[in-house]
Amino acid sequence: MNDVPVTIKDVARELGVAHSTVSRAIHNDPRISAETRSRVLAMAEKMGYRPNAAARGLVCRRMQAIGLVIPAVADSFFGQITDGVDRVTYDAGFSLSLYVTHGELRRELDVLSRLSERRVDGLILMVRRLPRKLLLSLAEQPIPIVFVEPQVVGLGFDCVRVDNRDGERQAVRHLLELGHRRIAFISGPKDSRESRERLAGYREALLTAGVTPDPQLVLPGEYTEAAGAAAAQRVLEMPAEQRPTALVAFNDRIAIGAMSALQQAGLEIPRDMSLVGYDDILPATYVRPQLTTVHQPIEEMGAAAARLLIDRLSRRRGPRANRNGQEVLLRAALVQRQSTAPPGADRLGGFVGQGQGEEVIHSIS
Amino acid sequence: MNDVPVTIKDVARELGVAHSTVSRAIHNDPRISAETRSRVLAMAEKMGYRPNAAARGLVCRRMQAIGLVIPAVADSFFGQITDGVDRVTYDAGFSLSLYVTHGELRRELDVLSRLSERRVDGLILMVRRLPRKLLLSLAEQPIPIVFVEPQVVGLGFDCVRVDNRDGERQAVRHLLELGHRRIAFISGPKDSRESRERLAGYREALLTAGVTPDPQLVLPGEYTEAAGAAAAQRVLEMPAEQRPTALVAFNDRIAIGAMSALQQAGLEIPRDMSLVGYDDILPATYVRPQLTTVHQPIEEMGAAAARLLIDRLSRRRGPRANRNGQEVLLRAALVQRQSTAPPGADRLGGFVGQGQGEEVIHSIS
DNA sequence: ATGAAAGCGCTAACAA
DNA sequence: TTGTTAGCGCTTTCAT
Repeated sequence: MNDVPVTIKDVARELGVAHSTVSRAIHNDPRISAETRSRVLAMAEKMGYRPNAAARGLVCRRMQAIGLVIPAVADSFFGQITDGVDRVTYDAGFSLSLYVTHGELRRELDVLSRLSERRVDGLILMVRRLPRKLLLSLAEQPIPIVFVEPQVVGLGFDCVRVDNRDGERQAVRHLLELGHRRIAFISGPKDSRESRERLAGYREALLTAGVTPDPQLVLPGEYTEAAGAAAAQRVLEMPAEQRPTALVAFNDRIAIGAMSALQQAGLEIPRDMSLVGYDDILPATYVRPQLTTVHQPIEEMGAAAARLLIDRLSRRRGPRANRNGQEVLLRAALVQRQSTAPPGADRLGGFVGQGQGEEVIHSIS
Repeated sequence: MNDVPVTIKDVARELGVAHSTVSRAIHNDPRISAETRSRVLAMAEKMGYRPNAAARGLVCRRMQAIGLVIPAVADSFFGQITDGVDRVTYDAGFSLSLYVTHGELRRELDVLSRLSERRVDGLILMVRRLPRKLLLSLAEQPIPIVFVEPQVVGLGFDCVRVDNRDGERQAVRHLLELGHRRIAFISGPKDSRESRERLAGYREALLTAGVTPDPQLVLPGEYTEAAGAAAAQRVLEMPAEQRPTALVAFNDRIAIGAMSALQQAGLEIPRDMSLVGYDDILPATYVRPQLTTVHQPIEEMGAAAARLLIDRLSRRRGPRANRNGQEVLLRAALVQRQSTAPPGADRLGGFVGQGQGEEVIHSIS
């Protein structure tokens, strides 16, 4: 194989034409004669010519690459997001750069400061929480940025969101319909917008059903199984009359951790405690009982973000790259599996410990 | 914020120096005076100068980027590999491009053909099976390629491998020690080198223990839970006297699928069937009973590959980039959890259905 | 210690 | 329809 890469000039020389002719032929410039074009293309093919991305990027000011900024990859949720992004970017001929932040602000800032190295033409951003000030300066960037699940509503960025409030409402309604009244919420980090939205949905569903939310039943959490286990521990320590009969968790990892801890303590799920997750990550069906959870279209979230970005790249560039953003709003939907049942019942079909609730609640679509 | 990025020339003009001076100051060229250097650095900082990656890449012929070619991301195993790669590449100041192949040869070829676009300085490659011919041509490439888990021993590439044979041997030995004699192997794709190596370990362990391997007990598989479920189905259809008392699976996903199917059919694990996985992916502890499996240092595999690549990038370049490769060999180790027990016993401590085996087997370190 | 100038591989404006 | 030329932003000789 050739050692040194073939350039446009090599092809031109071989053919006795100007290198600009080769460039034009490659770009299907309409002014080039059909015959020349095919001669050029054939020779380029024969010599194994491939365009040099750096050179192209330098003059065109775009690298045909997009960046994905994400807290983790070895996490099913983010892995699926990445898959969705990749699918769309690959089909559109972009290459994909990965920036894993591990949720650290330092890393996030680092990525953003590298923005002007222009390695990528646009960014898909999943960050925990950026200082407002930074956010505003980001809006001025000439390169488009798409947020996934954001704190950025109203700032002009493109973004894709899922209706968290509605999703959690569905989860809680389901439990209410099963007859639960004491339902605890294991939250995510308090500074997370998603968590606040889901908490709002939880409270709303309770209030609608005439149940007064008990602040004691809102447990602090994080994103991990360990946080779920810790929260479960706290639940187990509650006096019997205070103890909830059902738990809704900010996400599946928390729910899975809680399930594990609860089972360890000898409880049987769902008989002794109902459990609802959020996300519907792949492992949600691994656990026993399989986790009832709120399904998010995870891959589609990534794909939608990528589409938004590529779409914008093909039109608006420069100073107004982050104005008048579109918002894609996706819906979440409850998936009933095996981790919920009426209080005291073995499975959904089992005996019902309490009545069906004081009032009719919307049926879940 | 500034609309158009600041260049080296802007900084130079502002300072009334030549742009080459700025370049030198930035690169800590020893010939530059300490004073000039600090003035330049300060001004660059003040103006928000960031080097343009494309321009640099064009003249230096390297992009400070490496590519990771991987079958999937939303798969715990590959996600962890990616994490390991990212950790090392990030620390070394490289950016990471992701190429997800979904195990399709088309995609793999596509990536390789883009090699000469020089977007990346080197490649970490995880592929199912490349035609020998292509492999050899790859070896001639001027850019270094590191294989993870390869079919490439002896071809000169850098590569990182795990001792599959030994790993599977440990798994089977464990089952033999528990008293199992009829042990089935659910394989991966037959053209996979890993699968063949693990199969060899399986047979070796059996033979060492004086058990004749039964070809009937080698079940075809794939990488997925579905394949595991299908294999389990086949096992369930076997007449009682032929049916194995334990299953070792090519990987955890298969084992998890099999566990699920077996439980669905009313078997209790490990009482009615012992189960051993391979990989020790995160979800291995999600299932009940928790999966006994062969732990691979997954993240470290990725990290080691990245180190190998970056190491090579800092020395050998050009035509001999893929000669005299180093091989990093990592070890796997059995992790006993809850999915294995003596035949007929509830847990490891339970009663033993059969004697402890005809001969002493190495203890497992 | 610094400036001037060439050139990396490519696209695009300007000529012809 | 094609050739010539001028950069893109940077590093790196070669002068000075």
